[in-house]
Amino acid sequence: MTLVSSGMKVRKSAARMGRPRAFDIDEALDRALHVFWQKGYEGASLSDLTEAMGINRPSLYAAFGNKEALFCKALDRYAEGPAAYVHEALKEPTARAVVERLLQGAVDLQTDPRNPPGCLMVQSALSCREASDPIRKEVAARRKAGEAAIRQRFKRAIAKGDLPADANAADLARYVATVMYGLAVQAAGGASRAELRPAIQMALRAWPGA
Amino acid sequence: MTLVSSGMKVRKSAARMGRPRAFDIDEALDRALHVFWQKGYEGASLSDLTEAMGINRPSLYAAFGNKEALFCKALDRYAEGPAAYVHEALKEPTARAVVERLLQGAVDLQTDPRNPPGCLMVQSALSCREASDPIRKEVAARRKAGEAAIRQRFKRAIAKGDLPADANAADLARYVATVMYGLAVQAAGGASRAELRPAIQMALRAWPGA
DNA sequence: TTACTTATGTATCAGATGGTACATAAACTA
DNA sequence: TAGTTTATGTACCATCTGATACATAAGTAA
Repeated sequence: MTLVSSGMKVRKSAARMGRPRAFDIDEALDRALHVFWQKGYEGASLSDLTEAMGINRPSLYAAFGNKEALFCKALDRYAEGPAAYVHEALKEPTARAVVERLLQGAVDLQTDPRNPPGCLMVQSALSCREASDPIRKEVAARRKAGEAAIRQRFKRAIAKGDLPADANAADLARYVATVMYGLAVQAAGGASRAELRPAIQMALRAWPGA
Repeated sequence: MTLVSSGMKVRKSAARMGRPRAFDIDEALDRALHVFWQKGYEGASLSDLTEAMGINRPSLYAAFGNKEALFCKALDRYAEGPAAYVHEALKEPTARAVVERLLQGAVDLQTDPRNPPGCLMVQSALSCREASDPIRKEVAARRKAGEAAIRQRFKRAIAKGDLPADANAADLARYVATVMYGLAVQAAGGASRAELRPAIQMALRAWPGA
Protein backbone atom coordinates (compact mmCIF):
# COMPACT_ATOMS: atom_id res chain seq x y z
CA MET A 1 0.00 0.00 0.00
CA THR A 2 2.06 2.88 -1.24
CA LEU A 3 -0.67 5.28 -0.22
CA VAL A 4 -0.19 4.54 3.44
CA SER A 5 3.54 4.27 3.53
CA SER A 6 4.12 7.50 1.65
CA GLY A 7 1.16 9.70 2.64
CA MET A 8 0.77 8.86 6.31
CA LYS A 9 3.53 9.44 8.74
CA VAL A 10 3.59 6.39 10.91
CA ARG A 11 4.73 7.68 14.28
CA LYS A 12 7.16 5.14 15.70
CA SER A 13 6.14 4.78 19.36
CA ALA A 14 7.87 7.20 21.75
CA ALA A 15 10.71 8.28 19.47
CA ARG A 16 9.64 11.78 18.43
CA MET A 17 11.32 13.78 15.74
CA GLY A 18 13.23 17.01 16.05
CA ARG A 19 15.19 18.45 18.93
CA PRO A 20 13.91 17.05 22.20
CA ARG A 21 12.33 19.32 24.78
CA ALA A 22 14.84 20.36 27.41
CA PHE A 23 12.37 20.61 30.31
CA ASP A 24 9.73 18.43 31.92
CA ILE A 25 6.39 19.70 30.69
CA ASP A 26 4.42 18.44 33.68
CA GLU A 27 6.78 19.95 36.18
CA ALA A 28 6.69 23.24 34.27
CA LEU A 29 2.89 23.16 34.38
CA ASP A 30 3.00 22.58 38.10
CA ARG A 31 5.22 25.61 38.54
CA ALA A 32 2.85 27.66 36.40
CA LEU A 33 -0.11 26.47 38.45
CA HIS A 34 1.69 27.59 41.57
CA VAL A 35 2.22 31.08 40.15
CA PHE A 36 -1.39 31.44 38.96
CA TRP A 37 -2.61 30.18 42.31
CA GLN A 38 -0.61 32.79 44.14
CA LYS A 39 -1.18 35.78 41.87
CA GLY A 40 -4.32 35.04 39.90
CA TYR A 41 -4.54 35.03 36.14
CA GLU A 42 -3.79 38.68 35.53
CA GLY A 43 -1.36 39.05 38.37
CA ALA A 44 0.85 36.36 36.92
CA SER A 45 2.98 37.97 34.23
CA LEU A 46 4.78 36.03 31.56
CA SER A 47 8.02 36.99 33.25
CA ASP A 48 6.77 35.55 36.53
CA LEU A 49 5.72 32.38 34.75
CA THR A 50 8.83 31.80 32.65
CA GLU A 51 11.08 32.49 35.60
CA ALA A 52 9.24 30.02 37.82
CA MET A 53 9.08 27.46 35.03
CA GLY A 54 12.75 27.86 34.19
CA ILE A 55 12.13 28.36 30.48
CA ASN A 56 12.07 31.18 27.92
CA ARG A 57 9.02 32.78 26.41
CA PRO A 58 9.16 30.99 23.04
CA SER A 59 9.41 27.63 24.78
CA LEU A 60 6.30 28.45 26.76
CA TYR A 61 4.38 29.44 23.64
CA ALA A 62 5.57 26.40 21.72
CA ALA A 63 4.57 24.03 24.50
CA PHE A 64 1.33 25.57 25.74
CA GLY A 65 0.03 27.95 23.09
CA ASN A 66 -0.40 31.19 24.98
CA LYS A 67 -1.13 32.50 28.44
CA GLU A 68 -4.82 31.65 28.28
CA ALA A 69 -4.20 28.09 27.16
CA LEU A 70 -1.55 27.65 29.82
CA PHE A 71 -3.98 28.85 32.45
CA CYS A 72 -6.67 26.45 31.29
CA LYS A 73 -4.23 23.57 31.50
CA ALA A 74 -3.30 24.75 34.98
CA LEU A 75 -7.01 24.70 35.84
CA ASP A 76 -7.24 21.10 34.65
CA ARG A 77 -4.22 20.16 36.71
CA TYR A 78 -5.68 21.94 39.71
CA ALA A 79 -8.91 19.99 39.42
CA GLU A 80 -7.15 16.66 39.04
CA GLY A 81 -4.56 17.36 41.70
CA PRO A 82 -5.03 19.70 44.67
CA ALA A 83 -8.78 20.06 44.20
CA ALA A 84 -9.43 16.37 43.67
CA TYR A 85 -10.85 16.24 47.18
CA VAL A 86 -14.10 17.60 45.75
CA HIS A 87 -14.78 14.54 43.64
CA GLU A 88 -13.58 12.29 46.45
CA ALA A 89 -15.96 13.98 48.84
CA LEU A 90 -18.92 13.30 46.55
CA LYS A 91 -18.31 9.58 46.98
CA GLU A 92 -19.00 9.68 50.69
CA PRO A 93 -21.97 7.53 51.66
CA THR A 94 -24.13 10.23 53.28
CA ALA A 95 -24.85 13.82 52.32
CA ARG A 96 -23.70 14.90 55.73
CA ALA A 97 -20.37 13.18 55.21
CA VAL A 98 -20.08 14.77 51.78
CA VAL A 99 -20.45 18.25 53.23
CA GLU A 100 -18.08 17.56 56.09
CA ARG A 101 -15.42 16.39 53.71
CA LEU A 102 -16.00 19.25 51.26
CA LEU A 103 -15.57 21.89 53.93
CA GLN A 104 -12.75 20.12 55.69
CA GLY A 105 -11.00 19.57 52.38
CA ALA A 106 -11.40 23.20 51.41
CA VAL A 107 -9.87 24.42 54.65
CA ASP A 108 -7.05 21.90 54.53
CA LEU A 109 -6.14 22.73 50.94
CA GLN A 110 -6.47 26.48 51.23
CA THR A 111 -4.41 26.72 54.39
CA ASP A 112 -1.79 24.14 53.43
CA PRO A 113 1.54 25.90 53.99
CA ARG A 114 2.93 24.10 50.94
CA ASN A 115 0.45 25.89 48.69
CA PRO A 116 -0.43 29.53 48.15
CA PRO A 117 -3.29 30.43 50.46
CA GLY A 118 -6.80 30.43 49.04
CA CYS A 119 -8.36 28.82 46.02
CA LEU A 120 -7.27 29.19 42.41
CA MET A 121 -10.86 29.28 41.19
CA VAL A 122 -11.77 32.12 43.52
CA GLN A 123 -8.44 33.91 43.20
CA SER A 124 -8.88 34.14 39.45
CA ALA A 125 -12.64 34.55 39.50
CA LEU A 126 -12.65 38.24 40.14
CA SER A 127 -9.88 39.26 37.82
CA CYS A 128 -10.92 42.28 36.13
CA ARG A 129 -9.58 43.56 32.85
CA GLU A 130 -11.91 43.24 29.93
CA ALA A 131 -9.13 41.50 28.05
CA SER A 132 -9.36 38.54 30.40
CA ASP A 133 -13.11 38.26 30.35
CA PRO A 134 -12.99 34.83 28.69
CA ILE A 135 -10.92 33.62 31.61
CA ARG A 136 -13.37 34.94 34.15
CA LYS A 137 -16.19 33.22 32.33
CA GLU A 138 -14.24 29.99 32.10
CA VAL A 139 -13.54 29.99 35.82
CA ALA A 140 -17.14 30.89 36.63
CA ALA A 141 -18.34 28.04 34.44
CA ARG A 142 -16.08 25.60 36.26
CA ARG A 143 -17.32 26.82 39.61
CA LYS A 144 -20.89 26.37 38.42
CA ALA A 145 -20.05 22.87 37.24
CA GLY A 146 -18.66 22.02 40.66
CA GLU A 147 -21.75 23.37 42.32
CA ALA A 148 -23.91 21.36 39.93
CA ALA A 149 -22.04 18.19 40.84
CA ILE A 150 -22.76 18.82 44.50
CA ARG A 151 -26.40 19.51 43.70
CA GLN A 152 -26.73 16.23 41.82
CA ARG A 153 -25.18 14.40 44.75
CA PHE A 154 -27.78 15.92 47.08
CA LYS A 155 -30.60 15.03 44.70
CA ARG A 156 -29.49 11.44 44.92
CA ALA A 157 -29.40 11.74 48.69
CA ILE A 158 -32.96 13.02 48.71
CA ALA A 159 -34.10 10.22 46.43
CA LYS A 160 -32.49 7.66 48.69
CA GLY A 161 -34.04 9.20 51.79
CA ASP A 162 -30.65 10.23 53.10
CA LEU A 163 -31.89 13.82 53.11
CA PRO A 164 -35.45 14.93 53.98
CA ALA A 165 -37.86 14.67 51.05
CA ASP A 166 -38.67 18.37 51.34
CA ALA A 167 -35.03 19.43 51.22
CA ASN A 168 -33.99 21.57 48.27
CA ALA A 169 -30.85 20.20 46.67
CA ALA A 170 -30.12 23.42 44.81
CA ASP A 171 -30.34 25.54 47.95
CA LEU A 172 -28.21 23.13 49.93
CA ALA A 173 -25.56 23.02 47.22
CA ARG A 174 -25.52 26.79 46.90
CA TYR A 175 -25.07 27.15 50.62
CA VAL A 176 -22.16 24.74 50.73
CA ALA A 177 -20.51 26.39 47.73
CA THR A 178 -20.98 29.80 49.29
CA VAL A 179 -19.24 28.73 52.47
CA MET A 180 -16.41 27.21 50.46
CA TYR A 181 -15.90 30.44 48.54
CA GLY A 182 -15.97 32.40 51.76
CA LEU A 183 -13.32 30.14 53.21
CA ALA A 184 -11.18 30.84 50.16
CA VAL A 185 -11.43 34.58 50.71
CA GLN A 186 -10.59 34.13 54.38
CA ALA A 187 -7.60 31.97 53.60
CA ALA A 188 -6.36 34.36 50.94
CA GLY A 189 -6.58 37.08 53.57
CA GLY A 190 -4.33 35.14 55.88
CA ALA A 191 -6.79 33.21 58.05
CA SER A 192 -5.23 30.10 59.59
CA ARG A 193 -6.48 26.56 59.78
CA ALA A 194 -7.17 26.98 63.48
CA GLU A 195 -9.33 30.00 62.75
CA LEU A 196 -11.32 28.39 59.94
CA ARG A 197 -12.02 24.99 61.50
CA PRO A 198 -14.52 26.41 64.02
CA ALA A 199 -16.20 28.28 61.19
CA ILE A 200 -16.94 25.07 59.31
CA GLN A 201 -18.23 23.51 62.52
CA MET A 202 -20.63 26.42 62.69
CA ALA A 203 -21.55 25.95 59.04
CA LEU A 204 -22.35 22.29 59.65
CA ARG A 205 -24.85 23.20 62.35
CA ALA A 206 -27.11 24.44 59.57
CA TRP A 207 -27.32 20.98 58.08
CA PRO A 208 -30.73 19.27 58.05
CA GLY A 209 -31.03 16.97 61.04
CA ALA A 210 -27.85 18.08 62.75
CA MET B 1 1.00 92.63 64.37
CA THR B 2 2.85 92.72 61.10
CA LEU B 3 4.01 89.17 61.62
CA VAL B 4 0.52 87.80 61.40
CA SER B 5 -0.80 89.95 58.61
CA SER B 6 2.20 89.39 56.37
CA GLY B 7 3.35 85.88 57.22
CA MET B 8 0.06 84.10 57.67
CA LYS B 9 -2.43 83.83 54.92
CA VAL B 10 -5.82 84.38 56.48
CA ARG B 11 -8.14 82.20 54.43
CA LYS B 12 -11.34 84.15 53.90
CA SER B 13 -14.13 81.62 54.52
CA ALA B 14 -15.33 79.72 51.44
CA ALA B 15 -13.80 81.95 48.78
CA ARG B 16 -10.80 79.91 47.60
CA MET B 17 -8.10 81.26 45.42
CA GLY B 18 -7.09 80.20 41.95
CA ARG B 19 -9.14 78.77 39.15
CA PRO B 20 -12.15 76.91 40.52
CA ARG B 21 -12.50 73.20 39.99
CA ALA B 22 -14.71 72.48 37.02
CA PHE B 23 -16.18 69.20 38.31
CA ASP B 24 -17.95 68.00 41.43
CA ILE B 25 -15.37 66.13 43.44
CA ASP B 26 -17.90 63.95 45.28
CA GLU B 27 -19.67 62.92 42.12
CA ALA B 28 -16.33 62.14 40.52
CA LEU B 29 -15.43 59.98 43.50
CA ASP B 30 -18.73 58.14 43.17
CA ARG B 31 -17.98 57.41 39.54
CA ALA B 32 -14.52 56.17 40.48
CA LEU B 33 -16.00 53.96 43.19
CA HIS B 34 -18.32 52.47 40.62
CA VAL B 35 -15.42 51.63 38.32
CA PHE B 36 -13.31 50.08 41.10
CA TRP B 37 -16.32 48.13 42.27
CA GLN B 38 -16.83 46.66 38.84
CA LYS B 39 -13.25 46.00 37.84
CA GLY B 40 -11.26 45.82 41.04
CA TYR B 41 -8.23 47.93 41.84
CA GLU B 42 -5.93 46.62 39.15
CA GLY B 43 -8.62 46.11 36.57
CA ALA B 44 -9.56 49.76 36.72
CA SER B 45 -7.13 51.62 34.49
CA LEU B 46 -6.56 55.34 34.67
CA SER B 47 -8.25 55.62 31.30
CA ASP B 48 -11.30 53.79 32.64
CA LEU B 49 -11.36 56.06 35.66
CA THR B 50 -10.88 59.39 33.94
CA GLU B 51 -13.43 58.52 31.29
CA ALA B 52 -16.06 57.59 33.86
CA MET B 53 -15.23 60.62 35.99
CA GLY B 54 -15.32 62.95 33.02
CA ILE B 55 -11.96 64.53 33.78
CA ASN B 56 -8.37 64.38 32.53
CA ARG B 57 -5.47 62.66 34.17
CA PRO B 58 -3.84 65.77 35.67
CA SER B 59 -7.14 66.79 37.24
CA LEU B 60 -7.40 63.38 38.86
CA TYR B 61 -3.88 63.58 40.24
CA ALA B 62 -4.38 67.15 41.45
CA ALA B 63 -7.61 66.27 43.22
CA PHE B 64 -6.87 62.83 44.63
CA GLY B 65 -3.10 62.32 44.62
CA ASN B 66 -2.69 59.10 42.70
CA LYS B 67 -4.51 55.87 41.93
CA GLU B 68 -3.85 54.36 45.35
CA ALA B 69 -5.10 57.42 47.19
CA LEU B 70 -8.16 57.60 44.96
CA PHE B 71 -8.92 53.96 45.72
CA CYS B 72 -8.62 54.52 49.46
CA LYS B 73 -11.03 57.44 49.27
CA ALA B 74 -13.37 55.21 47.27
CA LEU B 75 -13.09 52.63 50.05
CA ASP B 76 -14.09 55.28 52.59
CA ARG B 77 -17.04 56.30 50.49
CA TYR B 78 -18.04 52.66 50.05
CA ALA B 79 -18.05 52.14 53.81
CA GLU B 80 -20.08 55.25 54.48
CA GLY B 81 -22.47 54.73 51.60
CA PRO B 82 -23.37 51.38 50.08
CA ALA B 83 -21.80 49.33 52.86
CA ALA B 84 -23.28 51.39 55.67
CA TYR B 85 -25.74 48.58 56.29
CA VAL B 86 -23.01 46.82 58.25
CA HIS B 87 -22.88 49.45 60.98
CA GLU B 88 -26.66 49.74 60.92
CA ALA B 89 -26.98 46.00 61.39
CA LEU B 90 -24.77 46.10 64.47
CA LYS B 91 -27.34 48.32 66.16
CA GLU B 92 -30.04 45.65 66.04
CA PRO B 93 -31.21 44.63 69.49
CA THR B 94 -30.42 40.93 69.30
CA ALA B 95 -27.45 39.02 67.89
CA ARG B 96 -29.83 37.02 65.77
CA ALA B 97 -31.28 40.17 64.27
CA VAL B 98 -27.77 41.48 63.67
CA VAL B 99 -26.86 38.42 61.63
CA GLU B 100 -30.12 38.44 59.72
CA ARG B 101 -29.61 42.03 58.72
CA LEU B 102 -25.92 41.51 57.87
CA LEU B 103 -26.65 38.66 55.51
CA GLN B 104 -29.78 40.20 54.07
CA GLY B 105 -27.95 43.49 53.57
CA ALA B 106 -25.05 41.75 51.88
CA VAL B 107 -27.30 39.97 49.41
CA ASP B 108 -29.36 43.08 48.73
CA LEU B 109 -26.31 45.25 48.10
CA GLN B 110 -24.36 42.74 46.08
CA THR B 111 -27.27 41.88 43.81
CA ASP B 112 -28.65 45.40 43.46
CA PRO B 113 -28.98 45.93 39.70
CA ARG B 114 -27.96 49.57 40.19
CA ASN B 115 -24.54 48.48 41.43
CA PRO B 116 -21.86 46.24 40.02
CA PRO B 117 -22.40 42.72 41.34
CA GLY B 118 -20.35 41.61 44.31
CA CYS B 119 -18.46 43.45 47.00
CA LEU B 120 -15.71 46.01 46.51
CA MET B 121 -13.74 44.66 49.47
CA VAL B 122 -13.76 41.14 48.08
CA GLN B 123 -13.40 42.17 44.45
CA SER B 124 -10.20 44.02 45.26
CA ALA B 125 -9.01 41.67 47.96
CA LEU B 126 -7.43 39.17 45.66
CA SER B 127 -5.80 41.48 43.21
CA CYS B 128 -2.51 40.23 42.49
CA ARG B 129 0.44 42.18 41.20
CA GLU B 130 3.19 42.82 43.68
CA ALA B 131 2.93 46.51 42.86
CA SER B 132 -0.51 46.63 44.42
CA ASP B 133 0.39 44.71 47.54
CA PRO B 134 -0.25 47.73 49.78
CA ILE B 135 -3.78 47.85 48.41
CA ARG B 136 -4.38 44.20 49.14
CA LYS B 137 -3.16 44.68 52.68
CA GLU B 138 -5.29 47.76 53.12
CA VAL B 139 -8.42 45.95 51.99
CA ALA B 140 -7.58 42.92 54.12
CA ALA B 141 -7.14 45.19 57.13
CA ARG B 142 -10.53 46.78 56.54
CA ARG B 143 -12.17 43.40 56.23
CA LYS B 144 -10.54 42.35 59.50
CA ALA B 145 -11.80 45.53 61.13
CA GLY B 146 -15.33 44.77 60.00
CA GLU B 147 -15.06 41.26 61.34
CA ALA B 148 -13.74 42.62 64.64
CA ALA B 149 -16.72 44.95 64.94
CA ILE B 150 -19.06 42.01 64.52
CA ARG B 151 -17.08 40.05 67.09
CA GLN B 152 -17.35 42.87 69.62
CA ARG B 153 -21.07 43.02 69.03
CA PHE B 154 -21.38 39.32 69.76
CA LYS B 155 -19.27 39.65 72.89
CA ARG B 156 -21.74 42.21 74.16
CA ALA B 157 -24.57 39.84 73.28
CA ILE B 158 -22.92 37.09 75.31
CA ALA B 159 -22.41 39.42 78.25
CA LYS B 160 -26.06 40.44 78.13
CA GLY B 161 -27.23 36.84 77.94
CA ASP B 162 -28.56 37.36 74.44
CA LEU B 163 -26.23 34.58 73.27
CA PRO B 164 -25.35 31.45 75.25
CA ALA B 165 -22.56 31.99 77.76
CA ASP B 166 -20.50 29.24 76.15
CA ALA B 167 -20.77 30.77 72.68
CA ASN B 168 -17.52 31.88 71.07
CA ALA B 169 -17.87 35.38 69.68
CA ALA B 170 -14.79 35.06 67.48
CA ASP B 171 -16.02 31.83 65.90
CA LEU B 172 -19.48 33.23 65.33
CA ALA B 173 -18.12 36.41 63.76
CA ARG B 174 -15.76 34.47 61.54
CA TYR B 175 -18.60 32.29 60.36
CA VAL B 176 -20.79 35.24 59.50
CA ALA B 177 -17.97 37.01 57.71
CA THR B 178 -17.14 33.86 55.78
CA VAL B 179 -20.70 33.54 54.54
CA MET B 180 -20.72 37.21 53.56
CA TYR B 181 -17.53 36.79 51.53
CA GLY B 182 -18.95 33.70 49.90
CA LEU B 183 -22.07 35.62 48.93
CA ALA B 184 -19.84 38.24 47.32
CA VAL B 185 -18.12 35.62 45.21
CA GLN B 186 -21.47 34.16 44.22
CA ALA B 187 -22.87 37.55 43.29
CA ALA B 188 -19.77 38.46 41.31
CA GLY B 189 -20.24 35.20 39.45
CA GLY B 190 -23.74 36.20 38.47
CA ALA B 191 -25.89 34.63 41.20
CA SER B 192 -29.23 36.35 41.57
CA ARG B 193 -31.03 37.57 44.64
CA ALA B 194 -33.54 34.75 44.33
CA GLU B 195 -30.71 32.24 44.33
CA LEU B 196 -28.87 33.71 47.29
CA ARG B 197 -31.79 34.34 49.63
CA PRO B 198 -32.33 30.63 50.32
CA ALA B 199 -28.61 30.30 50.99
CA ILE B 200 -28.75 32.84 53.80
CA GLN B 201 -31.79 31.10 55.22
CA MET B 202 -29.65 27.99 55.31
CA ALA B 203 -26.82 29.92 56.93
CA LEU B 204 -29.14 31.19 59.64
CA ARG B 205 -30.10 27.66 60.62
CA ALA B 206 -26.62 27.34 62.11
CA TRP B 207 -27.32 30.09 64.59
CA PRO B 208 -27.39 29.17 68.29
CA GLY B 209 -30.96 28.53 69.38
CA ALA B 210 -32.50 28.65 65.94
C1' DT C 1 26.31 12.74 4.41
C1' DT C 2 22.01 15.57 3.47
C1' DA C 3 17.37 16.77 4.34
C1' DC C 4 13.79 17.54 7.65
C1' DT C 5 11.71 18.63 12.06
C1' DT C 6 11.34 20.50 16.44
C1' DA C 7 13.25 23.32 20.48
C1' DT C 8 16.04 27.12 22.28
C1' DG C 9 17.83 31.92 23.07
C1' DT C 10 18.21 36.67 21.74
C1' DA C 11 16.28 40.51 20.54
C1' DT C 12 12.31 42.84 19.54
C1' DC C 13 7.41 44.28 18.59
C1' DA C 14 3.01 47.13 19.29
C1' DG C 15 0.10 48.41 22.81
C1' DA C 16 -1.32 49.58 27.44
C1' DT C 17 -0.07 51.16 32.08
C1' DG C 18 0.61 54.72 35.86
C1' DG C 19 2.38 59.13 36.11
C1' DT C 20 4.08 64.22 34.53
C1' DA C 21 6.02 68.67 32.13
C1' DC C 22 4.43 72.42 30.31
C1' DA C 23 1.76 75.95 28.48
C1' DT C 24 -2.70 78.05 29.12
C1' DA C 25 -7.11 79.40 31.38
C1' DA C 26 -9.69 81.29 35.16
C1' DA C 27 -10.27 82.72 39.51
C1' DC C 28 -8.51 85.82 43.57
C1' DT C 29 -5.42 89.75 45.81
C1' DA C 30 -3.19 94.09 45.69
C1' DT D 1 -3.91 97.19 36.00
C1' DA D 2 -0.43 93.45 37.32
C1' DG D 3 0.86 89.38 40.14
C1' DT D 4 -0.38 85.08 42.39
C1' DT D 5 -2.65 80.75 42.75
C1' DT D 6 -5.00 76.89 41.26
C1' DA D 7 -7.17 73.96 37.48
C1' DT D 8 -7.23 72.29 32.75
C1' DG D 9 -5.73 70.02 28.32
C1' DT D 10 -2.20 68.30 25.31
C1' DA D 11 1.37 65.74 24.66
C1' DC D 12 4.59 62.90 26.47
C1' DC D 13 7.63 59.67 29.48
C1' DA D 14 9.62 55.14 31.20
C1' DT D 15 8.07 50.78 32.15
C1' DC D 16 5.71 46.70 31.71
C1' DT D 17 2.49 43.64 29.17
C1' DG D 18 1.60 39.51 26.04
C1' DA D 19 3.38 37.83 21.95
C1' DT D 20 6.99 36.88 17.78
C1' DA D 21 10.85 36.85 14.02
C1' DC D 22 14.82 34.92 13.33
C1' DA D 23 18.96 32.49 13.57
C1' DT D 24 20.83 28.46 15.71
C1' DA D 25 21.05 23.94 18.13
C1' DA D 26 19.86 19.14 18.42
C1' DG D 27 17.60 15.50 17.38
C1' DT D 28 15.37 11.80 13.58
C1' DA D 29 14.85 9.90 8.67
C1' DA D 30 16.72 8.68 4.24
